[in-house]
Amino acid sequence: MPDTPVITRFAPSPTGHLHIGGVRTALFCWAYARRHGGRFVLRIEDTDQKRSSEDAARGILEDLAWLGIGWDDGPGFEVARLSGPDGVVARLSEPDQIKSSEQPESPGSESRATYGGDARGVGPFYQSQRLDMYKKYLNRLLEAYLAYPAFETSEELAAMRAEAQARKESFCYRQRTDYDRQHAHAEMRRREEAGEPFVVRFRTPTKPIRVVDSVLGEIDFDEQHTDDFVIRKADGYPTYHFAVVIDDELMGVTHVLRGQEHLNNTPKHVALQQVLTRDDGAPFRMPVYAHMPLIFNTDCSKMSKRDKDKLVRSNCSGLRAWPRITYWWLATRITEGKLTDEENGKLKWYIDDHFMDGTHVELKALQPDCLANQVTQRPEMRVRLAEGTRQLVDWFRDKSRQLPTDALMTIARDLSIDLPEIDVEDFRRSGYLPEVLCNYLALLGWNPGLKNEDGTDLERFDMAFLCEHFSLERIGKSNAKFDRDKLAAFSQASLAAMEPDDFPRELRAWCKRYDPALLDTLGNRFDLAARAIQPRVKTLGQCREPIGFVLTPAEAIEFDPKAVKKALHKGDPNGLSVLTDFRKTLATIEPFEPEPIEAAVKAFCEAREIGMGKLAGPLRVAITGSNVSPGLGETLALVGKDGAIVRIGHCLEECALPNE
RNA sequence: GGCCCCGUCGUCUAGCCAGGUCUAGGACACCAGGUUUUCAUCCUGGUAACACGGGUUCGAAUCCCGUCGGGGUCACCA
Repeated sequence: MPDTPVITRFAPSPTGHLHIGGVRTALFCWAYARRHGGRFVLRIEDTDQKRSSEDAARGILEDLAWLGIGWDDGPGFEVARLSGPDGVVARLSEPDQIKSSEQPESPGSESRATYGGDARGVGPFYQSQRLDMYKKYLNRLLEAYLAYPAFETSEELAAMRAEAQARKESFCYRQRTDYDRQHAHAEMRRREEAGEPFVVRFRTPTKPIRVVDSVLGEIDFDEQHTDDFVIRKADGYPTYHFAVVIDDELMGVTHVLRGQEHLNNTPKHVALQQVLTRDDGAPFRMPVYAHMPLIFNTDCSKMSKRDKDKLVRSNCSGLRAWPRITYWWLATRITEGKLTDEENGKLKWYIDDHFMDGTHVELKALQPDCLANQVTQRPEMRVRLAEGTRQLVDWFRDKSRQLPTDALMTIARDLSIDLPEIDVEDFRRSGYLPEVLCNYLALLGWNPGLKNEDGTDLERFDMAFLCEHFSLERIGKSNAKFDRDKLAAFSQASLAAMEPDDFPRELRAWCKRYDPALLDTLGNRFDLAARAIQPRVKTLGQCREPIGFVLTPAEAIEFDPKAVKKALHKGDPNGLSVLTDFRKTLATIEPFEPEPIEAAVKAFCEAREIGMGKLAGPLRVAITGSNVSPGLGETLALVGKDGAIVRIGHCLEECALPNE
């Protein structure tokens, strides 16, 4: 085995953003290849013409690149890189700089890296571009009578299934006993020429198949349960089972790491490998298999892309917000040829009228075409309105439908609910660092089995460590639940441990993508704010929380009555008088930065022989309205000297003792 | 339902393959103290698990069998 280089692959189907379970698969494949000095292949399995999209494929490449999981062979992709140990691709800091190209460009400057390419000449890496290869192998199987054309319609198959179920048997397609090969091939040729559909099925050999799995051990499957599965679909594309076996062989894949949901597919793949031969006559080889446990939600449900829709949908039932949601949805679907004011008025009226009792029952009664007709005379707008309404109604009725992410996010905000993070993009938006996500995910189903010096288990590690230590032997067998609290704890520790320069840079990059308004508002106070934020957040996405007072204008500060009473009204001297006294000192602090401010506060308290708390409390209330804030120096510096004086003045007026 | 996989604290796990050192270790969460100008940190301590029943053995979390429980899969999706 040491003679053959390790080649692993990650083969996602481009039907959406990269799912968190997919990330772990990719991560393990990547780490295993790195560990053994092999190659990591990225292949796009886009044989489902209905569901695959170019956008999704690109999204997945971006997701992987952001995570720092770089591929050796695969679609070319140029990324900006920071720094990183050899062999480990560093994380992207400026995501906007990602560029992709089908053919990789020559390696750029030090700050750029190119993923993918076809150094071994085993591409292309989109299955839709490999159709001729599948066809070649398909014909060989057909000629050898290891596969045969079949002509049942999906209706007929459904009927056969129903029949089997009625007999309480599991359906298992087998070649008809009266199958006439001659006739079938003639029919196939006729259909081919006429452009009519037909499928090709594999003649599953009648012998049991043993799968050797590095994680689960030896597993025997008896042939009774493997049917004559389809290998060529009616549209001429190969099925997953067929394409995966051919591509893995042709791309030299030696190790297949994938989720346990594929375990039952493995005998099919092995059966195919056993009869297929390469151009040079060499038989297909069986790769080393390693099936990994699945990842679930804390409530045991399967982590699904539909979870976000599910949550929003369940919050929509019997909800008063429906008119607003419906109106908002329709408004955003009408991006061009906007409605006139009159039409808009009608739309609002119509929606209000139909959602009077605020229940979704009314939504179901909403007739798309009727609404469109009521609102406008313009044909193109009628179409848009009707389509928009139909989409929303369909989404609500059909649990398998998904709304666009922007729509989901807006509705969720409207309803004050938090969307669960499912896709890589969700975690990125929430402000998790890619290496933290990878660290946590690596621990779900794998464990280095090492101890720290203090005797605790080694759990926190980086990508370089993973590349050095990852092994198949230490992959667990049982499914795991995704624990968001633990991820958050890892994230918080990681952010807190960042170098003083790194955190602002990382936060800035995040803001640039997800909260540019914050960047504008903070202006040159950004670094100062970052300093206050760093030790107080679990994720970058929480960055507004610790500095909320900065984002609120002085006159809009609401004073917490409890805090006012405790910090300003009680005690002798009371907070108000200490505050009045300190205001004069405040004006003299120069420069108005955290350290001098802290020093001035300290000196002030010592001079008057009062505890720090006697001044800190009142100051916090004055500046923030509450008794919770970042460090005093930072808090004051963030609002500026003038701002601080204004706020103290404002506070003194608003919070004067009632009996004075 | 058939087939397949799995079963250690609430969660992720170490220990299992090469039975004794396991009155089962760690992490996250939780609880209680302590440090700190509030918060967040940080420190100390605590609650908490071998699914159940049989075997094998001097001895079982570890090996075997059964029961129960959980999951996956049964597509012209991957």
